[in-house]
Amino acid sequence: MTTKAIRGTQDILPGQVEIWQRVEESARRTFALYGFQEMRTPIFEHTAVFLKTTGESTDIVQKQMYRFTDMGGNDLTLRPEGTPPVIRAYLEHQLGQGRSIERYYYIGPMFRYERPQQGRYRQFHQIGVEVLGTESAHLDAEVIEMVMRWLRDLGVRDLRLLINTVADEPSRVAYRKALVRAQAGHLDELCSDCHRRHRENPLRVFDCKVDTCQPVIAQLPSIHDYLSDTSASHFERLREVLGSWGMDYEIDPRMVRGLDYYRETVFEITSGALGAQDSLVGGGRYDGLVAQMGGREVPGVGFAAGIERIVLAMGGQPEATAADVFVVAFDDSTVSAVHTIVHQLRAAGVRALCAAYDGRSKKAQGSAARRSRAPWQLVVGPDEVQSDRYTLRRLADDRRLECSGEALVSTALSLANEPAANPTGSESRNDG
RNA sequence: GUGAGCGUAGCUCAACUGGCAGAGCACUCGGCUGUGGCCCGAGAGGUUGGGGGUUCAAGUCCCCUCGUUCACCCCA
Repeated sequence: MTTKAIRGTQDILPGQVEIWQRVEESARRTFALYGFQEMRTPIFEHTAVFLKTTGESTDIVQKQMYRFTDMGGNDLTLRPEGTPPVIRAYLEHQLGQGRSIERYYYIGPMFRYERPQQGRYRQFHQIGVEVLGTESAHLDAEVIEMVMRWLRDLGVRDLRLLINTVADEPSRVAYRKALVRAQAGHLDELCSDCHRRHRENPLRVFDCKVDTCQPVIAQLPSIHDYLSDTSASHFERLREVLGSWGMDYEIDPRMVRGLDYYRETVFEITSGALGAQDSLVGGGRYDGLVAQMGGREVPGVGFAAGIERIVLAMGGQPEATAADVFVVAFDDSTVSAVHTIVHQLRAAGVRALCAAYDGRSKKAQGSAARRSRAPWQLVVGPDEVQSDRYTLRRLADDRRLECSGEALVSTALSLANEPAANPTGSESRNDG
């Protein structure tokens, strides 16, 4: 079957795409308020870009990359996440001069070879943000507040903000040692997955959901008992700022993010409206990443948000309308009048449609009108043409407005701009 | 990569222990109606995801495969 999208990919059809546009436009508008500018990078890079940043030990690098060799023999990879390309571009174009603070956002597809399920796809889409050039916890708070505002504005349901710290290197070394020691004493009480985690990444034991492991997990030491002075004060300052802005959040002392480069602050935003894949946004601080790619020591903080999951968490949205006014020809004698009116409406900025083609009956035109979900209808018959009196009718409540042919365009224009008339379809035109 | 469930018309789903593939909605045409939702009549729409096997006979049973859903793993 060749007429089928590749596994883990999907078409976003009219009716659904308007919701995506709303999510994207809302992000652009919100992020612009905070001084962010868009950056667009290629969707593939030299594989080394991801090996050196995302981290060789991560699942992404080990088993999820769409990696291929092009005809020139280059080792390339479809980007599995957005941060490495942004850092690469930042270095290539020497964007951070002096002590400047750079704020970028990106929107686009990412690719990971995984088993698809609800909210998880092989080609998925992220809106992400990166701030480069400051280690101030104030920026951690700023991006968190920004993304929360954006999601709230979109009407995403059941939002939950979780924050934690993965601390600096000395703290992590000390903590990891303590953790391994604590786990080692209870290995016989832990499941097989936990044994593996204990060997490979002891922090991940915290993610275990097996009941019998919980008593042990509950008694494991917390990273918060091993924070260096700098890590402790960084996290404390973040909490102060979030608190002073009245932000609700929870500290999840066991949260660990899956990318190797995170330092200090990590955070996650989930929605209770989703299933197992409930993470809408993941982010954190990545001081040291730029240096790791060969640049100066430039600290950074950012996040990535999954558009598919946000759309899911927004729940059922009203179907977009294809037009504001649908014009129906009463009979063959008025077909050309209908096309003239449609032409004039469009020229004035009113989204207008008709179906007076191929000799379609009045009834067929009416069906097309219904399918278009156009709120207003205008029937043009011999009587209207002769008397020069036209009636715009709203189907929802049978509201009727009568006017002359001359006033038709201006009347329709004012109706089309009534916000209630059209929830999603004409947002861009009304932006002003 | 692991485990389980499910694939029948555009959509939602039927078809008793194997026995002529159906309904509702949607769609097209016609009737009624100076306005698109109501009513009446007609029509179109399928290789039952694909391949193989058992059988007189397979949507139904068996094997393989693809897709999808849920969970694990992991993450957005």
